Amino acid sequence: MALSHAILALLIDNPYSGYDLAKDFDQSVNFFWKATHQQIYRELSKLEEQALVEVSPIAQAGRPDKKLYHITKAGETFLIEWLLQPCEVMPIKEDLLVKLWAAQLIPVSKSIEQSASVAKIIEEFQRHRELHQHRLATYHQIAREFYPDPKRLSIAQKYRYLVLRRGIRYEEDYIAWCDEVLELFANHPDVKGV
Amino acid sequence: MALSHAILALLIDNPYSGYDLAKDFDQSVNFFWKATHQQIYRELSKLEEQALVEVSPIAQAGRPDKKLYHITKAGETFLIEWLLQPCEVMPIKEDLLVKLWAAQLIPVSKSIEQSASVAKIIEEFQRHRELHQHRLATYHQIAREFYPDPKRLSIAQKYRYLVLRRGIRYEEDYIAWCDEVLELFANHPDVKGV
DNA sequence: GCCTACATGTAAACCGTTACATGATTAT
DNA sequence: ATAATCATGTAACGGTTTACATGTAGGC
Repeated sequence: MALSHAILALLIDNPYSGYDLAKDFDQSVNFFWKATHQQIYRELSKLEEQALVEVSPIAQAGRPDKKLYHITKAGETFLIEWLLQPCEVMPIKEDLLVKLWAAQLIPVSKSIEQSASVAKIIEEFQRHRELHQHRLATYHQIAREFYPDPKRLSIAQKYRYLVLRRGIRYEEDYIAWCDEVLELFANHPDVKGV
Repeated sequence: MALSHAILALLIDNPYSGYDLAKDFDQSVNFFWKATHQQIYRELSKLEEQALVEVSPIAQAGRPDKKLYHITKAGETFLIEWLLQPCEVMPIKEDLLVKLWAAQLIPVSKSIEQSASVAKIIEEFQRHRELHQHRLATYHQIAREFYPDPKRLSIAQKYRYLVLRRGIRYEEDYIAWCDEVLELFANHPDVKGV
């Protein structure tokens, strides 16, 4: 149950609407958290009840009102207390790895349908490689824009930069692993010519 | 909803009891899935209803009966169909990254209490580095035991080896990132001497 | 005319976690 | 004696996902 903390962490610098939080979790900070808009709206209501955030409604011409959420002093205290507590290692749940584990069910032979199955697996790895490359490109762009000179950062900026570094490293490593897998499919004698 | 697929994937080679599945998800294949024993028991019942697995009860002296689950032909078909479908990139939810993102709330100064807070964060990163190193050691041991000669593997073994490779790469990369973070704390002028 | 973006929400279904429950065996 | 391991399960709660729901503005 750390969605509340992830939301509060984003609110440290700027007030956010639920909508904007959903966008950021989906695009710019997806290297550390993920949440749907419904989760976010519910969580914001709870945080408001607990006085960890405050709302200022912003009227907008021809649009629904925007509710801008600010973190409160109590919210900051709550966050600091949490971040001094130990936490667990994140569990991994990777569909793609389950697929590779089970891939031996696909017989490798010369018949067309079966070759088509292997081809589908290869395509899936190529597709995931591209998805990760796309993410990596986004992170590199954020790095260029916000941290052009990583050696000259204040400690506060450095923290954020290191979070982004984790995203960059993760995607680079994932891509390199996809290449290991694709190399197998390209070179293994049993699959050759599929 | 891929717990069912992860269970079926493990059942490809050997029949398992719920208890044994829980142990494997917790220890030997935690680089691709995680589940509690309650989840597993519920999921096995569902899979049995759908005839994707079958049970053979094994009487044991002085112990509750063991229920050994086997995958059925229908189960294999179900798995193959699933693994030919495209899947999403796994969402990342990392408490440790949220903490680092919010770490700027901890003031860096000379007072004892505040230095203690920074020290707690450093300890947390050291602790996580150790946890990941421990996992890495486990994976290396599995590699030595099951894949002593990675160049001479059948294609089926190679799939499994590449899944393990992902676990190894992930932990190595995570440890290297922890080192980047710890280096900051060791060298940054604002934190020096804490 | 249709799709996307903006902006918020409800309801239901499903998944995951924690607590409770049982009962024998083996190790300390 | 006490705790850990083996082995399975129920019940309740909480978190997550998906579908449904509404309504404006702007681009193609």
